[in-house]
Amino acid sequence: MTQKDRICLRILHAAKERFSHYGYCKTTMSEIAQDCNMSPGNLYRYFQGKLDIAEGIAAAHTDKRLEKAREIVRDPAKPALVRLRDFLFDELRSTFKLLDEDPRVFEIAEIIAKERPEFGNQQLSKERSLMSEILAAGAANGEFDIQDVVETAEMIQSATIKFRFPQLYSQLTLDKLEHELNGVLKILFHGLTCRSHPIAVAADVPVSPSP
Amino acid sequence: MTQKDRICLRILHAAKERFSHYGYCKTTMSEIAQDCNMSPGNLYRYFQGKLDIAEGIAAAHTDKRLEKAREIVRDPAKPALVRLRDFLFDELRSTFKLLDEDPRVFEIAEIIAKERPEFGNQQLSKERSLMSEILAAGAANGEFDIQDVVETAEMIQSATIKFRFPQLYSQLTLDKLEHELNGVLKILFHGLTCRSHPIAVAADVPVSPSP
DNA sequence: TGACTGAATAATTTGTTGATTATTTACCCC
DNA sequence: GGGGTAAATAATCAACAAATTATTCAGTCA
Repeated sequence: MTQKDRICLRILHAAKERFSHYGYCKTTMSEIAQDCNMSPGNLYRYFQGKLDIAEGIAAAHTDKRLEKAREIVRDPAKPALVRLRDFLFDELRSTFKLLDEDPRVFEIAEIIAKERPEFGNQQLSKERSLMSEILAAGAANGEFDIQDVVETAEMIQSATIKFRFPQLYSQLTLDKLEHELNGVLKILFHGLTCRSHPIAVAADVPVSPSP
Repeated sequence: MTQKDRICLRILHAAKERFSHYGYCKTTMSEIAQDCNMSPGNLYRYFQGKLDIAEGIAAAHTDKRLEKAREIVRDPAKPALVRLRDFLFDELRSTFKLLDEDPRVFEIAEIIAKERPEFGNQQLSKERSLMSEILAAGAANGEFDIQDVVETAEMIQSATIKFRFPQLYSQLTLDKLEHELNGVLKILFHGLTCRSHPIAVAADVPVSPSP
């Protein structure tokens, strides 16, 4: 970790405190700079602008979450199908909670979604690579009947996009969303599993409860 | 058709002209009233407000489109699977074109989506009933392996929500969207079809071109 | 009584001005 | 040159009056 990285982290940390205390719009670059004992202008040596700091915080958050998910999801004890489903349910629940509990987080999500549509795609791409990994494992052990793992991950993500930023795309309750995700996955997995493989029945059992 | 209905239609027609000429925000209730040879106040005897007129136009549009789709989709010559897919592709293409070609239509769509989230759900519900119809036909002739037709329609809609208001949820091109819809449906249909039924292979053939 | 008007009211938008704030730039220090 | 400052500039925001527009309502007409 270079010196520059360390300062970036300091800025991100200070900004995160401010944002989650007072909200994105209500905190000024000067305040963030003060908290880091530097001048406002100096912030621009580390971030292109205010919105990029917010992006940095968001990216760090999903990176951390995905890292944790990666551990769980690599557990070879569970069938790939179950791991994939648990992963998608976990994503739904944790983002829902995150946006639901804190209006200041929601504010940032809304602004980034509006001003930086590309950012959302980058996050989706990160998720997709984890999904591809699970799919590949499932294809290798005969659970799934898949030609192109990357393409399939793309399609599963496309079919479950509604559950990615729940409050941004619909007004549904978490219960309703979980019900729908369950139903969608039931069909998708039925379509993906090798009928001859015994794990196919797992598509019908209820999802694992959140930890 | 009652006298009242006739006047409603006249108002809708006049408003549609204005909206598509000058945009929703730029047209005033007075102008619509003038075009109908009535006073502004009188409009409120037929519609609750300006936004309700816009809703009326939108509802009429989808009703017309769904009616046409219903004819095509009831054609028993095609397998249910093909009919369902053609329907979904047609929806994607026609809404995409509609929103893409005319910024004034897009303006209305955005405003309704924001101010009247329930309206979108009503339209979805209309679409769902047509989908249920196709699914029921497919279940009856042994193409599909479905327990609950209504629930399944809900899940298919959920998995394809991204293609419903394409420009509102993503920035993708029509080509990319069509590619994704095709991929999603391939998996979904693979999950829904009876493996024993010969039509299952249709899930792999390219979608019918638009008329 | 039902269809309508037009003035009254309430909400929203527009235009303007003076802060604030984000961002850039010219410069300093080690 | 890396790391920083502080003043200059450019955007954006808040406030508030003026004007426009949406909506309501008392009252007219057939």
